[in-house]
Amino acid sequence: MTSHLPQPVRSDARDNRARILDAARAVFGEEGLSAPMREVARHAGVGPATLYRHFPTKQALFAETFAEQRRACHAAVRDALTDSNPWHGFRSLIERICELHAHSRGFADAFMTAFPEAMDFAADRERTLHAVRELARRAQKTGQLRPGFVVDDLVLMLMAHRGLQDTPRAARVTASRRFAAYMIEAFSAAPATGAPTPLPPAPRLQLTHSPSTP
Amino acid sequence: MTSHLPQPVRSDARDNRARILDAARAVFGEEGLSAPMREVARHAGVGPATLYRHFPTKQALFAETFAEQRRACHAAVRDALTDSNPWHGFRSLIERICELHAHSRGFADAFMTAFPEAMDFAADRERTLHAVRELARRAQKTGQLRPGFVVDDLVLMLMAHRGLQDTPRAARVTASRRFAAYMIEAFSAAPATGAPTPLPPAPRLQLTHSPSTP
DNA sequence: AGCCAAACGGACGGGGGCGTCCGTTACGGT
DNA sequence: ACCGTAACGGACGCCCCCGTCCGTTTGGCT
Repeated sequence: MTSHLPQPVRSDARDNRARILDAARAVFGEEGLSAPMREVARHAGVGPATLYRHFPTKQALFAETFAEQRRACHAAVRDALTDSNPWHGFRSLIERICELHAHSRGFADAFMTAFPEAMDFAADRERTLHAVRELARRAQKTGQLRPGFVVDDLVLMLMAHRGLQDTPRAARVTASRRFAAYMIEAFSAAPATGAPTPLPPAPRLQLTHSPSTP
Repeated sequence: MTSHLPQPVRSDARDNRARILDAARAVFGEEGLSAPMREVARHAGVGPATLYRHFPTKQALFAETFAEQRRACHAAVRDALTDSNPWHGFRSLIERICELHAHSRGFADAFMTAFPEAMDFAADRERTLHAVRELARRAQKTGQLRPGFVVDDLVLMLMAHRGLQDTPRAARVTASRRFAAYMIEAFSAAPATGAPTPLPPAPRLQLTHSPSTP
């Protein structure tokens, strides 16, 4: 175990690093991972070189930028597993993950994308999926989660959820909530006979402008 | 009405135009709209200039490339409207559109993206949405489509469906079918009490490699 | 106050994609 | 067979973006 002696870090460096991370969260959260590094640098009030000194590559910046959201995801899974009602835990998990993905546009991409190896997302993912598998098993036992469900279905829906992210922020979270509600409806074994579950408000969606129009 | 006298079109030009469209369908279908024009040109065995002479801009090429799929979509809507069972028509519509979107990777983007104005997608869209609204009204009257449903929900799901397209072709159509099934499940008012609807096979999804890794 | 190293940032090189120019090719009508 | 013209395609300019280099600034310790 390497004991880091508190190598004197210059204050401006530490400040800039923090400002860069804030800027990255804002920019990538609003414009997605395709936002130029220069935009982050401008937003942080530093030069490109400074940005690259702190984070040698764009992916390195991604990893640090979304560390917090990753922790939030872990927490959501943990909470879902410890919920005394598995089906309620399962539903809450879906809602929380969708909310997280909807609030920063880049995070869903970072989360659902297998990066070359920079991040240890892979390991993460394996453990997480295992946990969800267990949760699903329990929720199926109560008869509330439909029997045909497999964890890949959640992955499927989360990948689909990414399709909502090319949408203005305001509509995005509303759309995301409605999508989550439909997802839960689709996964549930048998909606209350007669009265269907009420849904959150429907978003007024407008089409994307524009995927390849420089 | 301008009567086009059959301006003598040289045979090689007509051949090349056809080859370019075939190439465009193949390339954009497999790699998405972000595929370089040069790739289409190479695949068609022509130079870039020839491509641009036939289609002055990338969007113009899009418009022609997906004309056939657009007609297929119109046909699907028409069929759905004339189905004697509105709910069956509605479900078939969803399945057919998803199938179309899954089979060529670029089409979904072209379909769900509001292009600056090149295509008359906007008009299309308005008429189509109106038709679907009517269909939904009928399906709700039979009590099989859930009361809360609004057409924007279909748009929502179709936008989400785009998220599945960064997936290898084989998995893509399987994933798409399963997604369509879940969508229908979510939209249906009350699945057969007791026995949930069986689903198509679940795809084995692998994560995307990679959105911004040149 | 003075010094030194760490940190900064403007400018640069490399790569890729879109759309265009102009010299060359080859179709097709005579 | 010939010739005019439409069509072709390699090469070019332009722009955007990633990542790097080097001269300059500035924090912090003595």
